Amino acid sequence: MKIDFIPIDYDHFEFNKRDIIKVIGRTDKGKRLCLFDEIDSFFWVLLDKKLSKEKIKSAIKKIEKVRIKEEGKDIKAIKIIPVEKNFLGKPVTALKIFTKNNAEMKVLANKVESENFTVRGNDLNIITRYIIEKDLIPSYWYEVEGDILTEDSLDFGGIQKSLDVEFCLKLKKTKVYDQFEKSFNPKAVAFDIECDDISLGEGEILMISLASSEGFKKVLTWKKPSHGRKPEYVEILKDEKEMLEKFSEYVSKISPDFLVGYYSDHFDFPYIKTRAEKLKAKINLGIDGSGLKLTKGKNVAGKIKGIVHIDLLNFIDTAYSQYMQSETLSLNEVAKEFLGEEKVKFEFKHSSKMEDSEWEKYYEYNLHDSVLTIKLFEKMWPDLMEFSRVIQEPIFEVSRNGMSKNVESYILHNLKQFNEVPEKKPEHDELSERRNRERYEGAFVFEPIPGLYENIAMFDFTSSYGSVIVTYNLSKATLLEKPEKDAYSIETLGKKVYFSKKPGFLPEILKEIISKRKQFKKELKEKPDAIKKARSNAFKLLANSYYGYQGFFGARYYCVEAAAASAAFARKAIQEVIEKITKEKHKVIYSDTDSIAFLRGKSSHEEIKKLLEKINKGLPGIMELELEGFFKRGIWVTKRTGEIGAKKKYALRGEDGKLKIRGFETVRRDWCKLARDTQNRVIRLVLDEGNEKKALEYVKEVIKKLKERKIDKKEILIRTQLKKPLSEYKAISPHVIAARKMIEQEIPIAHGSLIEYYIAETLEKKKLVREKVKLPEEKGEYNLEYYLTKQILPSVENILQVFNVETKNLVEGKKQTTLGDF
DNA sequence: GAAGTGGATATACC
DNA sequence: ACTGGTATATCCACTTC
Repeated sequence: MKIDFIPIDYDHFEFNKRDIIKVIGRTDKGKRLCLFDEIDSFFWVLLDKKLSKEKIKSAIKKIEKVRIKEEGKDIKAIKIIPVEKNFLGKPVTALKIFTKNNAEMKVLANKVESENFTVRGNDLNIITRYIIEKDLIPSYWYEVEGDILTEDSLDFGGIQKSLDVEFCLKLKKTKVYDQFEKSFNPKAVAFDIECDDISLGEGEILMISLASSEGFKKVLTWKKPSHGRKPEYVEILKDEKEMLEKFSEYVSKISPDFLVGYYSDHFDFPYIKTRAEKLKAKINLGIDGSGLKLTKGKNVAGKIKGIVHIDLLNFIDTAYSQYMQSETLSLNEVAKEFLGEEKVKFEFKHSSKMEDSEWEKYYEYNLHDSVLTIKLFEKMWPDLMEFSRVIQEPIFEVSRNGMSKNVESYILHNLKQFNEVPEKKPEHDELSERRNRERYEGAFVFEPIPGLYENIAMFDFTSSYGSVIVTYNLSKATLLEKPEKDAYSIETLGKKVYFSKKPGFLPEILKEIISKRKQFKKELKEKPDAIKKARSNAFKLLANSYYGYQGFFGARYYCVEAAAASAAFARKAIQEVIEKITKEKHKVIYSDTDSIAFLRGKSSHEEIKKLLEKINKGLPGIMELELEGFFKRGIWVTKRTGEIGAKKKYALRGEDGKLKIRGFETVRRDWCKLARDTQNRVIRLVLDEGNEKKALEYVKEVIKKLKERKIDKKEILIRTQLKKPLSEYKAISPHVIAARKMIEQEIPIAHGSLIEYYIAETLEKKKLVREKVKLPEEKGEYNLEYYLTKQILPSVENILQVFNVETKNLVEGKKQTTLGDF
């Protein structure tokens, strides 16, 4: 039979010692379908290209003789074929060595490697290999053809009987549809739990909420107010165990493609798993009746067979966080930014101390978290789907992997067109060697002259490093061992490095990424839609991560020379542009990595655009400069120490009215709100009027209020992230003290928490800031001197200094407010 | 015990 | 450890006088 199908989840099992891949997805009629497909297992042995036929034959013979006999197993190659392949761009004769199955392949490959053969391809994930071999890419629509596996079919040992899907198909043929022909709205359900104790499985789960894409909403609990009244969406069960089983029952009934949580890999999922095991509650959500699983390894992930568990937090981190305004990735802030909606406000207390009247609010709070999560999922679905399509890995993977892994997956899935054998993952020794390498020189940053400037234009390179890599063909495979005349070369790492001019596969792959990004960006502009936007963004992220990937120690295609040369060529390129702009009589005032700000002077927009065109004509390869924008005014300040201009710190008012603030305390979350807001106001006043008087008046007002102790406590709270376990801190800074206090008071601190505190007046004179730390709830007066001299003044003095306003006199009389005032 | 300096730490920029 | 390097700034830890 033929049917339209979209692959979502991949799994595999062994039957009769053969690997069978199960692909779970939906048909266009919304039915769940499982495809069964057999896959061959093989790895590569690389031989020298110049080897004679006899030598190749003898290598084959030698490998044929390799056998591993253990525990009744007899592992050996079942077929060996010599194939002409490329490895790192060079032709090689490769032996394709087939084994019975994946497990045997791994064992045999290791044994063959130990006999001094160069082995490759044995470290690919079996699902990745399947997708490459069979071209059945996740999240694309296919017309699939195959035989229905009837109840009594024994083709795969009758396993289809135990699968909770509409039907199973033994796959014969597939035909892919055009990516934009069909949309797909997945079934998804979000979940969230509430507990008294946040340490995994320590306490009981009080309630679980569910919210589905189809409008299903439910709170399951076994806790209730004494009067027994409850909202209609709440279902009260006998005990925790029954609640867990009910959860499983509801999810099964919904039969979703995705089970979505927020931070659920590290909390909700393992918590439910632990409690279910302890209480012997049956949670058989897997399509084969299996339970909740946690993946092994350092990064735990919750897994259910046939239902893709997604922890949205992970995906937000890799796909969005760099463009976001939110200062944390908490559900509350993220929902605010993406949905314009916040969490239900609720003050936690232990369930044993919960008043009757408070339960309803608690239920509502719990439900709303799931509602926000499902809404976020729907908002992010186009990106999840496009990431998966572009990178060609299942959504479970792309939603969890960082960009380096995603870049690598993209590369692996695109090797076929270059007939390339995949490079191996670095092993232990190699890893530590790479990690300990010396750092190479990175980007160029222009030292600005502090001041207020008018009529500024800014250019920047499109995909700067990416276009450098493509233009100069920088990669592991194109790096030349010896100097060559006709090659790209540059001085870096204390030597001259050379790269071949013959296009290498890695830069070629990147070239395609950049051109696709351009194409989709253009199409998006012409006819916007969410899918195109997502696709364009996926390519953009890939292009931007390619440089970092080549310098990342964990990369298969790691190459410091390529990474260092990328930075060196980029420095050269930007400096040449700075020279050109200067020659055109425009004063360059700032530049960082790939952008240049300069004074437009009396030149019109058109003239600046012409200048841009002129510069672009002279740029090599695919390098391209674009107009970032025109700005009315901008301010650059000195460093706090010394007279020289501070880098990475400036503020601009665009001609379009938009404010662009970089590096200032305003944008730093570890400064108190008062200092940030004051600075922000000062920047605005200065940029809008070009006049410091109002700004100065404003600062005086703030200081007056501060001295009169009229400032609200929440304005002076300082938030600092705890980035490692408390015991590992060598320097005991204020936020460490605050965290210690929290632990004393049994306030839970999650990994990576933002610690809030303020600096208070103390009875005795204390020298260190940390000795004056108090938690927000702790009674006390804010330390006037600290907030004046360490928060407010530092935040505005460099800005006012530009106008020769001395700020020292602003704090006069600060001493009157020490001990005597209390 | 004050002053100076380097280290540890957090955060931002691109 | 989960892309890279560049940069500012604070506060602690330690040395020196």
